[in-house]
Order: sequence, then C-alpha cells, then structure tokens
Amino acid sequence: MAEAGPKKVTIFDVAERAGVSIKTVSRVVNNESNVRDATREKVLGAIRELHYKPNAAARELSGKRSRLVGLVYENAQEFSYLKDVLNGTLDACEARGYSLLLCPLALPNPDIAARVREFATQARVEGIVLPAPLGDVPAVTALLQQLRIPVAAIAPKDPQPEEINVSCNDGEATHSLAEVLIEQGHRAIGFIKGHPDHGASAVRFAGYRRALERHGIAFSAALVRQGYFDFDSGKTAASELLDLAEPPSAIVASNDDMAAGVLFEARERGLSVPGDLSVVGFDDTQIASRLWPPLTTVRQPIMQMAETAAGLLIDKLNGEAVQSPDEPFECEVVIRNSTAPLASIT
Amino acid sequence: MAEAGPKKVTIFDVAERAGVSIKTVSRVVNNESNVRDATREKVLGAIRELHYKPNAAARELSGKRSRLVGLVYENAQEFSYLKDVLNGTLDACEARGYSLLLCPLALPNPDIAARVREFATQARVEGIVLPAPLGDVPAVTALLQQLRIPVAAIAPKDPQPEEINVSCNDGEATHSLAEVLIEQGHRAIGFIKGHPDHGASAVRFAGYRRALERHGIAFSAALVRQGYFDFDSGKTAASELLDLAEPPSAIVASNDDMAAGVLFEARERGLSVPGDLSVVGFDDTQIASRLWPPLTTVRQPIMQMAETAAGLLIDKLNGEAVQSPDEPFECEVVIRNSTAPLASIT
DNA sequence: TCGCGCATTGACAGCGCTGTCAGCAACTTG
DNA sequence: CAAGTTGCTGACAGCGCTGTCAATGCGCGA
Repeated sequence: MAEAGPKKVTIFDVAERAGVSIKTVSRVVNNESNVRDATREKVLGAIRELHYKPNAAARELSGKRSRLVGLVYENAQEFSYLKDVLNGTLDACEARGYSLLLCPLALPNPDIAARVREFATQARVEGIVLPAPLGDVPAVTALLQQLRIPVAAIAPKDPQPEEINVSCNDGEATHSLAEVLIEQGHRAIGFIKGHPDHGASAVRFAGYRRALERHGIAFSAALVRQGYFDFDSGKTAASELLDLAEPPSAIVASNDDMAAGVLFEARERGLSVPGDLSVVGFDDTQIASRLWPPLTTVRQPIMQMAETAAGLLIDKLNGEAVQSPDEPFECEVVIRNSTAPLASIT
Repeated sequence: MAEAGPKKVTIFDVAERAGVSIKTVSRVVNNESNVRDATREKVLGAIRELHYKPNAAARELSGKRSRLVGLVYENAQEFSYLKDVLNGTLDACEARGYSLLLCPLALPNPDIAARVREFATQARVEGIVLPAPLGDVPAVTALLQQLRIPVAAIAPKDPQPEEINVSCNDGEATHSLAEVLIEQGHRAIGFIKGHPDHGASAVRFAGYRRALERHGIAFSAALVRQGYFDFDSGKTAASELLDLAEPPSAIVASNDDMAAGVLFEARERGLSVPGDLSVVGFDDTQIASRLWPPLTTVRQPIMQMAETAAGLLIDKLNGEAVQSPDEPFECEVVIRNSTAPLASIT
C-alpha cells in the first residue's frame, strides 16, 4: 500500500479544486470561448497544480476525435527522404498535440487499397500525410476521398484542389543545375529520368529541357535514359550513356542515388569524375557529400515541406479554414566537386 | 441522408446478431476462456458478417490497456539503422494488434528524462523499445523502471536482467573482420572506436584486440583513435592515423559512416583503396555498397533483432512469461573490394 | 421597472467497452 | 441424495470525457 503510485488526476479533481463544474474545465482545456477570464485562470491554475493531463481515450470515446494522424509511406523509398518527412511530420504533430501513426506500404502490392483502408479505419486516424509518390496513386487517393479522410500531399504531380498540397520548385532547380553544366561548357549532357510514377520525374525532366532550349542546345533523346530513382537503375543508365558513340561529357541524374550509380559506373570504367565526366544529383541526401567526389546537387526543404503539410492538415482537422501555400518551397543548388568545366574547351 | 456512411458497428450489434450478451462477445474478441465452442463460432460469425472492429478508445478507457508501444530513439543516429529498427518494430506491433508511437530524442539534451516521462505518461504507451545506445542511458532506463514501464533494449551494453534484451555477436564479428585483414598480411591495423556511449563500441574494440592477440600481433595504442560513429569523426581519425610516421596499412572503422570518412580522407590524399590502404566498416548500411570501392563490412540482423525485441515486449505486456533470447543474433561478414592483401608482402 | 438577449455555467446522458459478480445448469463427491 | 464444484453466461456499473440543453445572472432598451 505504501506504493500507491501518483493517483490519476481526472477532470473531476480539477473541477473540485477550481470550484467549478467539470464542463467548465473541459471548456478551458479545449480552449472554447465563453469562459470568463477569471474562471479560466482559476482552472488553469488547478490544472497546473495537479499536473492534470486529459485522458486521450476518454476524449476520443466521447468526442469522436482521435488526435491521430497517419503517415502512409512507401517503404522502399529512399530513406533519407523519409527521415525528413518523418521528422517534419512529427514536429507538426507534437506542436499541436497530435500523435502520429505509421503505415508502411510495399508498393508493388496489388492490395494497397485494402491495407490503407484497414489503416484508416482501424487506426482511426483523422487525416493522412501522403509523401510523394503516394499523392499520385489513384488507388490511395480515391479511397481516402471516399472515406472522407482529409489528406495532405507532399509534392504530388496532380494536386487535388480540395486537399492540402505542398511542393517545391524542383523544375526550376533542375533548370539551374543543368545551367551550371552548360555554363561550364558542357553541351552533350545526359539525363537520367526518375521513376515514372513520381510527379517530380516529369517536372525535373522538363526543367532540364528548358535549360537546353534556353541556351540553344539541341535536345537529343539519345542522351536520355529512364531510371527509377535507385542506385542500380542509375548505374545501368550511365553504362548505356557511356557506351554511346558520342557519350555525354556530363550527366544529370534525377536524384542522388542514381547519381551515385553513375559515379560507381564511371569508376568501374576508370573514368575520372569530374575530369572525364561531370555528374550532378538531386536531393542532397547524406550520401551526396560522402561520395568521392562529393556531388553537386539540389537541396530540397523536405522537412519544412512535411511540417507545413502536416501542420495545415491538423489545422484543417481542427476546423480552421486553411489553404495550401501559394508559393512552392525553394530548392537550393549545392555546388560540390563532381562538376568541372569541360576540359576540351577550345 | 442518402450519404449515410457505413453505420458504426458496436459490440451490441454483434451481440444481438449472435443472440448472446455483449459480455460474451467481449470474451470472444479477447480470446478469453470459458466460452463454449458453439457460442464462440456463432459470435465469430456475427463479427465477420458485420465487419465488427472493436473501438480502441472504448477498450482503452474501460480496460486500461492502450495497445500502444513506444519507440524512443536518438534522432541523430545513423538513419539506416533506425530504418531497420522501425520496420522490425512495426512488424511486431502489427502482428499483435498494437500501434507504435515515436519519440525522437535530441540526445545532447539535458532534459531527456522530462521528455521521456512526458512521452511515457502522456502517450500512455504500455511498453517501450529502446534501441542502442538508449538502453545504456541511465536517465532513461532508471526513469522507465521507476515508472514501471516494461522495456525492450536492443543491443545494450549492460542488459538489465529483468527487462528484455536482444543483442548480436558483434564482438566476434569484429574479430572476424580483423582476421580478414590479418590473413591478407596486414600487421599495422588501425582502429577507430565508436561512440563511447554505445555499448557496441567497447565490444567491437575488444573483438579487434582479441584478433590481434590471437595472431600474435602486438597491440599499439598509437593505432587507435576515438570516433563517434559519424562521417566527420572517421575522417579526422583517418587523417591522424595516416599522418603517423608509420601509418597503418589497414583501418578498421567501427561503423560504415566512419569508414566512409576514412575513404574520403584517403582519396583527398590521393591514396588508393585498397591498393595503399585497406578499409573495413561495420553495419552494411546502404552507403557501404555505393562507395567506391564498396566496403568490406559486417551485416547485423537489426530488423530481426528489433522484431524479436518488440515481439517479446508485447508478449510480456500480455502477461506471457517471456525471456530474452539465450543466444545473440549472428552477424555476417560481407567481403567487398575495400580490402586487399598487403602489397609489400615479401 | 419589466422583459429580452447574451454571456457564462452546470447537470446529465451517453460514447463502446471491460471488470465484477451473480446466476444457472451440469457434474462430482462422500 | 445433499453439498459442493465447475463451466458458461449475462446484468450492470463504471472508465473520463464531451455534447446537449437548461439555468442563471447581467446589461440594456422600452
């Protein structure tokens, strides 16, 4: 009996202490209006003194609000991307008193819909954060819409107007990246596309083409290869490009993982980077600065994007009239040592 | 009105359908004994037909069990490690009907205890998974013990006997790794220790020393440097080792990140790996196979360890008499191209 | 002064489930 | 055959909170 733990403090204890009804305590806790300032202070004082924490289960049972948001993600995807998404989302949740539940997806799975439905209903999340490329998977978005679960998509290709969307200007960033190469004298610039399911892939490719066009360089389909955002596809694409009769002097990979594959392939062939070949990546993941040479790449503010997306989502769940940011987030070109002026400038 | 969603199915609906009391339904749902087989079948049938899912909030409010476990982790740590921990833990939770809540820690934070306490009480988790190095942080373990929250530690240095612990034989693995080098003729083998707060650091170092001893090679403290499991500390340590009047011909880094730093430093000095210097890492993280040359390293079954830890934890929460695995998990040496026989063998 | 509207507060009924305990029938046992 | 004993089932009281609605007090115009 000596071990009577810290007795659970309930709303009744607070009400008694403050000399009000439990309903008034509830009002204060939920920041409702129509509470006189003096009363509010009394209640807040009692809450502080007793270290009162509302019981989440009771709140949910009674009020129908779980204060849970879900993060559905593709488990296979580049994890440093996920790390930022996770941290940003977690920050937004924590700041607003929400908790986060995870739903990893094995994407080549035919039954995503069933899994997401299970997650959405069983885990009783109020809203869901959908990092790319999931914001573009109809099986998921349509289901969530049908379930009337609000969604916040990070970098979707086709934003759903009624949902929350955040994106960044990665098209322009790729444009700038290509220009770095062009200004260094490169003309034959290879491009490795990202996974066709990712909205960003097309956007980045378009940025590359605009850069060529702007500088009067003819676009050549021969210098373009399809990649899938993973190391191996980057390596394969590089191999093909370097086997060309007239190989490129520089390669733009749509992400760092593929750029790492390009570097690897170059080394296997005894090519020096950037001496014989300039390479750029995209994302500025951890690996970019650890490779030799460290990669010229683009840093996306993923964590801020995620935090914004999740924050807006929760605000929306709380009945606020929110809207997606007008401006895309800014990417930043990071120049490192994988790029150099074309050696054979005459 | 036409849009009347799928009406919530409660235990009452099931009870009515099955012609029993709600209590009997509850018994079936919770797999309690003392239900006649015929009755159980009837109830299960009704549950299936109605697609009944128990309401988690009501269950928690009534039964005091949240079916939530927490994963407290150090946010700064190597994320590919965390990825495996996360996936393993998530698998175990899912298989047992539990949900996972995350609690990232900024470790150099003086007030970890307050944060963990907040998490443990506020998030009402029943148990907590503690990946290394958190199983060795007294501020955390003592608090959790005081709060009487069961813990499962992954690879702790000093396992708490009454808690769940899983580990792997990374000491032996480091021993094997060092032997690879020794058998290739290396004698001056540098060692970069891991973060002193991690239990694994000392264990791996001990494995290295045993290997030297076993092969009659004198240990030299000059060849040992303190690292912190991060890229920069690996690079710095390598720099110091390579500046030695008699530099090592091989370096054992206590993890891949530091090995990447060693590689980077070697390149900056124009040293060829493995021609001039052999390098080995530990963990077989993604980067290990993407560096050039790809790293000889050790693969740990982190995901299985996490799944085992979390699984045992939940079983324990469910009142089962569990005990930590008797045998540590097996690590596996992965030979790649960052190691080669000593060139100057006479 | 009376009545009305608004701001503030409280009483009370659940939310959907589990814990407790009582009831009943079918066996055992002496 | 009486007196347990066991196996199965149900009635009912909460768990701690929020939603609803009624009650109260107060300021102000008629």
